[in-house]
Order: sequence, then structure tokens, then C-alpha cells
Amino acid sequence: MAVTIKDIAKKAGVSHTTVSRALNDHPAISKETVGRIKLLAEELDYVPSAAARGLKTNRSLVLGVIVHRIEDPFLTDVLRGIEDTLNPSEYSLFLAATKRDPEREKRVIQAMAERRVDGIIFSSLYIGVQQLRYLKQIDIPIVLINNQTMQDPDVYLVYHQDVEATRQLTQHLVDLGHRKIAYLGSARSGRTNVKRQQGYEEGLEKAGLPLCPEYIISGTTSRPENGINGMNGLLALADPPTAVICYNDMIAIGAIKAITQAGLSVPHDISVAGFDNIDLAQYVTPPLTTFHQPRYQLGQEAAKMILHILQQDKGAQRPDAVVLHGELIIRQSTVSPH
Amino acid sequence: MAVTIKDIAKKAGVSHTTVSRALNDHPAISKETVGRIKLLAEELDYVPSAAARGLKTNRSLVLGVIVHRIEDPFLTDVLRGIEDTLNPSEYSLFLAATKRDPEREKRVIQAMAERRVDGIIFSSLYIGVQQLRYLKQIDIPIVLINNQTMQDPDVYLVYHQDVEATRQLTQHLVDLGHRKIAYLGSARSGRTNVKRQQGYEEGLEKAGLPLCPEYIISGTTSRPENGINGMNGLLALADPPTAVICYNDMIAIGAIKAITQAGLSVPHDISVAGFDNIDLAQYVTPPLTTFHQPRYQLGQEAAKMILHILQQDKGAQRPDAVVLHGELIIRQSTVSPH
DNA sequence: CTGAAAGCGCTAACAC
DNA sequence: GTGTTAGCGCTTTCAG
Repeated sequence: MAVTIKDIAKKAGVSHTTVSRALNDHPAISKETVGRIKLLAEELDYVPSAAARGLKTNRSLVLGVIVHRIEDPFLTDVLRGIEDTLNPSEYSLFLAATKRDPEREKRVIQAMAERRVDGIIFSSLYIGVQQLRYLKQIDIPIVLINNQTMQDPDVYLVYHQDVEATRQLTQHLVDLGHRKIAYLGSARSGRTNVKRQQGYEEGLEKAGLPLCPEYIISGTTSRPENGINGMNGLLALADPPTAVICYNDMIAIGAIKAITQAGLSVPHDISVAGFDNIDLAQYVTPPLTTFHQPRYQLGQEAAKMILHILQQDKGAQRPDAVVLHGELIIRQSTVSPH
Repeated sequence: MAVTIKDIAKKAGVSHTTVSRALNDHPAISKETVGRIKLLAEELDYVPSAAARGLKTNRSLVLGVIVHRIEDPFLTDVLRGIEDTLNPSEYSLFLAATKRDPEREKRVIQAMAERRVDGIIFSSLYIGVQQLRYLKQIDIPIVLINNQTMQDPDVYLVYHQDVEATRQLTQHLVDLGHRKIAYLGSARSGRTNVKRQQGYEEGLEKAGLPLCPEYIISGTTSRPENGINGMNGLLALADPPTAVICYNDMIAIGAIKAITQAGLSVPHDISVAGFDNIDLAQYVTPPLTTFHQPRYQLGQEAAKMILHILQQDKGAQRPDAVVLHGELIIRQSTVSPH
């Protein structure tokens, strides 16, 4: 068994209450006693029990992070932002993935509830309505990352302004002289895909270009295979586009592959733009023009938000949404059409 | 306040003990009572307190996962393997990153200790000796992933057979007809780098090729920049190699970039091989020959191992190491020299 | 400045 | 089958 404050108390010849207070720097304990106790605790390798403390204080000092897929490259940086923000604080981080599996989602939320996490960060496009209701009734702050589905007063939002982003991407291609611009979407990405497509459409409209339904292809997933398939569809058109905006970089990479396999070249024959600016976007050939979503900051802001809420009094006024703006990254995959 | 077993007991007209037993399917409680209690618990939205249970049972049902950098692409899959294995079990997962920062490492381990995690999976090349000693004294199972540094009876190991892997890679290049094969390493990657280089050297030896010190370059990091720098060094040699084996795929991608920038082509002028088979290895141009490290399985095995240990009696005999073997993936970045 | 006592929510002897 | 009692390790009134 681990050493407890009682053990320390015995050795120090004081009550365990005093030990508790000393270790927590209670102002009413003499400097001398505090020093003595702390030294003793150190010597005995005392490690406080979070369980016991939590039971008493009703705070676990744990934050739950629920994601859809751990392998999502987007998530890596979000997670890093969260972890970096939490690490210096006294909070630890529970991680769990739902995989769009309701069974699993339920289990995960149940576990978080049992562990009495002090807050939850949700970075998953999909969240079951009943699960959210269940979560809400626990009465802990919930922050949703890049999920504007919920217009709920009890839920805090941190998200990136996607509409504006694809508008800028479209503008960029228009500025280069492109007139035939396609959009390669991802049907399973829900709201996010809708927003990006919306930005694309707004961009075309703003440039006075017609919206051509043939140029909008929505594959199912957001993986490279989808880019390959979608791009092949576009290449088969009587009048193929000269530029393509993809839902994300993975799809863009697939698109480039398809174009190359068709004996054409990027960007010479067709310009390709991605979205997300994943690590490798700069290393593919040609380096990818894309939109940098501030992933790290998204995680950071979400974590900061929760920490603020937890440190504030319940009633305090808080912004219930943080909107982040990314940055257009122009690389070699987009040039003027010839 | 959340509802407790006492609340349920009151409503049901039984003692709280009976409630506890009923919820845990204690054999001595009548079917009827169990059903009634469970129904009532459901209605009242009862959620057991892991803290209270843990305090009593001395098991937190939490596993700690400590990594070096969350953004390591290798880790993503390891983590997924761990999560997938843990998810169906009753265990939750604490995640923390150390970043090679002793201060942070200490804090992280401290947090894990306070939370009384039931076991720890360490996936970090580096681990401070004192921290490990500290960990060991807590007397919980510790599994190290891809870290053979510790020859310690109290520590369990799960790792990939890297030496054999680079030996195979070298063999592959030799089979293609290469005689001038270089190795682009990463000094900061410690033991792992040593193993991979060792396999390379053994491969050369086995093929009867001389070991040329000029062909072994160790950059500092394992990032693409390092590949660019290292490759530029090799290109500047009077007699540059015709093939390069890189410490990992990221470096290989950098190397390809450097070769391309020098006006040469991969694989026509120089063959390049990576290591790890990261997701994007197949999408870069040209698709990368590499060695697939079973990342997911590494995580899976580590988690399984810990779960087994925890379910076993303390004394039971357990294998203290699991060695996994990967697979050579031949793609277009390696061809015969011309 | 310090101690005694109570209790957080749960499980586990030990009774009956 | 079910209840009584104690206690896990800690914090927190309330006394002194």
C-alpha cells in the first residue's frame, strides 16, 4: 500500500488534518510545520490519491477528449494543442475514439461520466443527439471543435471559418485566370464539406462565374482513393476543368495521382488545391497549394476555453464560441492555365 | 449532486449495500431484486463514481500512455492500436506527452501516479532513469514500445525487429544491382537509429560490400529537412551513391526533394528507400519503397500485454517481451542502377 | 496555529 | 437474501 497522510502524520507527531493542510499550503499553518511536513512527505515518497481528493472535492481534474478517429491527421495537431495547454495545468487528459459507432460512443461517454471528468472536448463531426443530451445532463462544460451542428446554449464552440477559406481558394484560382474550376468533395464529412462547398460556390458567384453541376463531385470518404475516383470522373468530362479544389489534402493527393496517371501534369495541365495543410502537403510533388487550418490553435483554444470556464464562477459571462481564421498557402500545384 | 446508491436504496426500500450488490450482479441477491434495482438505477440516471470505487478497490481501471511527441505519425497508429484494444475493456486511457523535457516528464509521471493508473505504456525513445525508477517503485506493470534500452526484469517490452528490417532493405537494393548504398540516419533517434544502421551494415557485409564511412550520414532530427541536408551532403561527394536507405520515410521524402532540386531524378538516377511506411509513403512521387513497421499491432500488443498482466495473478508466468516483424514494401522509388 | 470528527460514494467483511 | 458496520484517503467544518 502507498503511504498516506496518516502515515506522515504519525511520523511527524501531528494530526493527519495538519498534514493535509501543510501539503496544500494552507495559510494558517506555521512555515516551520509546512516545511517539516513537506520534507517528510518527500522522504516517504508520498503521492496523494487523486481518487480520494476527487471524492471529497467533486473535481477530478480530468478532461475528456472524444474524437472520431485517432488516425485523422487533422487530429494530431488538435490533440497536441490540447495536451500542451493542459500539461502545465493540473488537469490530465482522457482520450477516447468513437469511430462513428453508437455502441462505442455510448461506452466512451459512460466511462467519462463515471470518471467524473470536469469537462469534455469533442472533436468529432458526428455526435448522437441522445448522447449529447446525456452529456449535458451531467452539467459539465462541453466544447465542440469544428462542429457547428449544435446550436445549443449549453455547448461551447471552437471552429475554423471554412466558408471564407474556400472562398479565398476559389478567388486565388480565379485570379490566376481559371474559369473552369471544380470541387471534389467528401459526402461523409457532413457539415464541414457543406461549408467548404458553400465557400467554393460563393467564390464562383463573386467572380461572376457560372456554377456548373458537373464540376461538383462528392465522393464518399475523405481519403486519397476518393480523389483518384473523383478526378477520373472529372477527366472523363467533355470539357474538363483546369483547376480543382479538393475537400482536403488527402483527396488532393489522390487527384494529383489520377492526373499523373492519365498522362497529364500538375500544375501544367490542371491546377490542384487542397485543404488543411497537412504536414506532407509541402513534400508531395508538386508541393500543394492549400488552406492552412490552425489545427494546433483549435485544440489550444478549446482547452483554454474549458480551463477558463472551470476556473470561473458558474454564472460568469463567457464567450460561447471562438472562430479562428486560417491562411491561404500558395505552393506550386496551382498556376495560371495556359 | 449526482444520484448515489443511497438514493436508490431509499427509493427501493433496501439498504445501499443491497443496491451495490445488485448492480454488481452479486450471486446472493434475488433475481427479482436485481431487476428492480437496475431498473430504478436506470430511471434515476445513476452513474457510479469511479473515484469512490477506486478508493475502495485500489484499482483505477485507467492505463497511462506516455509518448514523446503526439505529432509523431508513427504514434498515431500505435495509439489507435492501444485505444482499440482498451475500448471494449473496462479500462480508460490517460494520454500525456513528455517532449524530451525532464520537467514535463516528471509532471506527467507524477500525475499518473496520483491517479493511480493500473499500468503504463511508454512509447518514447527517451526515458529518464530516475523517472523509471520512480515508476517502478509504484509497482504497476510498465510496457515499453520500441525501446530496448532497458534490460529490466520489471519492465515488459514490445518492439519491432529493426535490424532485420534494414538488412532486408539493403538486400533488396543489392539484389537490384546497387553497389554504392548510403544510409541517412537520425542522431537524435538513439537506439532505434543504431539498430537500423546496424541492419544496413550487416546487409552490406552479407553482400560482401565494403562499408564506406562517407556513405553514412547522421543528421540530427528525423524530419524532412534532415533528409534534404543529408542528401545534399551525399550529392556533393566525388562518388555519390546510387541508392540511399533513410532512417524513416520523412527523411526519405526530404532526400527525394533534394535529389529533385539538384536536377536529378528518383529512381532513375538514385534509388531512395524509407522506413515506417507512413500513410503518405504511397502517395509521394515516386511512391516510396519502405519497410512497414506494424505500428497498429505494436500498440495492440502492448495494450493486450498489460491487460493480461492485470488479469493474471501477480505471480503468474508471462512473456516479458513481444517481438514483431514487419514487411518490406517495394514501390517505385527503387530500381536497378543504370 | 492545530486537532477532532464527519463524510464524499462505494465495497466487503461479518452478522442474521 | 439482506442489513450493519467499517473504512478506503482525503478535505473541511467546527472547536479550541
